[in-house]
Amino acid sequence: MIRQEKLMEVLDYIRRFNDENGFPPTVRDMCRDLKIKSTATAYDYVNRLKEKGLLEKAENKKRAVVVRGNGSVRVPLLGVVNAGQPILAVEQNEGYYSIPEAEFKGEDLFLLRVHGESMIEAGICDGDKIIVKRQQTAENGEIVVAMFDDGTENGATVKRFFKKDGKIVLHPENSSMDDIIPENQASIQILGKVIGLMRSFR
Amino acid sequence: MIRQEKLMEVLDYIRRFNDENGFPPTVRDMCRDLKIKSTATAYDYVNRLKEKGLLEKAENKKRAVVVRGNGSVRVPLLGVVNAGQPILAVEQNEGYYSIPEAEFKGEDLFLLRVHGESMIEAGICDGDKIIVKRQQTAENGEIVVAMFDDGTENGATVKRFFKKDGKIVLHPENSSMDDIIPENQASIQILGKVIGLMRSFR
DNA sequence: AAAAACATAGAACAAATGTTTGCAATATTC
DNA sequence: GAATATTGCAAACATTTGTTCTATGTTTTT
Repeated sequence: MIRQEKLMEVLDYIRRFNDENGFPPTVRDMCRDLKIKSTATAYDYVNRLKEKGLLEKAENKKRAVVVRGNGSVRVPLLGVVNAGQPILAVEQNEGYYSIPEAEFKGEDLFLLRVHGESMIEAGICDGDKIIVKRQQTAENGEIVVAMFDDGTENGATVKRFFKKDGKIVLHPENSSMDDIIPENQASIQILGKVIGLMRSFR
Repeated sequence: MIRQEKLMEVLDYIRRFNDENGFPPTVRDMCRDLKIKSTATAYDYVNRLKEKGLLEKAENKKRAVVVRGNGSVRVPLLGVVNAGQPILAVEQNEGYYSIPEAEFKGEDLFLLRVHGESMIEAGICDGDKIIVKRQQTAENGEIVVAMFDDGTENGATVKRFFKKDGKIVLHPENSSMDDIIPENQASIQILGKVIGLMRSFR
């Protein structure tokens, strides 16, 4: 079973090559860099890795090997939440970010930059980028991004979601702030559930 | 300047193709999906994008176009910090994660899973993964990962770094905990500076 | 030790794909 | 509107690169 190590070395090489170059290696690249003497050997390695399900490979295509899950998913940053004007049109995003897919496997995700201190006690700080899974409903206790229209108080906010006495309560995790129970309950719209966050100390 | 749009469409296509398939498209892929009638045309587009510096391309290589900066950097998760046994050998990592390079451009980065509540008031919670830039020194007020050996109290911790009266002070951001001023100052070793974090609510 | 299974090499082949060339269509300039 | 430049097309060509074949060495099994 010593050969197993060689296989893993190849797998790792493919991953690294892809990271560094932006495209996958050819069998000849592997030969050169891994001191393999024959393209047939490298070809064999790749096929064995494929059989083990450790990578995908399209037959007959050039440079078409891909290590399963390169580990990231691209997600759009849609805007700022909990301040003045909230989310803009979907297409006017501020760019895409890559986040680790291992953690965030949802289908329809987006990012929002948080403004304000209303969730500070849940560890969500001003400037954080929250990862939101788009959905229209929420369970009790989940942190959500919600929109409502209550005269002056309107826009999108991040709050913990509760349903109390048939009414939706948006609870800030900040002991100096009060729960929000929108008058116009019908106007409340859940945009999604917060499933993660990223922060950059700078 | 209407053609500019077509170019951008191609650029976007290449990006998307790469994201979806894990490897770049060929000129023929572009023709099929973008309704371009000739490979020479697609070839032209790619070269023009290259001249504008919007993508890189290796001559004569197959599928060797790459849109500058796919937006992510791979970083190893090295272990757990601030609990029992801390960081293991570098090679025994728990896998790699992709983080957005736009935010975290440092050279030598790694991740650590945080255990404990000692930095809760800085918004760093139990279970968070912190992004650490490897360096041996620190400035006053920076959050660092440090190791020291003080008899019973030893291991790696995340703390805010201060230097007071010539002594290094490791300050927990938790009002119920006291500053740590290791007796054996010589044993203090800065492993890196915390430059970001990721959290997954699950 | 022979047999069988496996791993690797070297070379040749075939398919995929980048590149060039010449021409037609379209837009731009004068 | 003619001249000129730009853009796009089709087909041929050239290179890269996946794949196959056969031989040889190496390990495992009988």
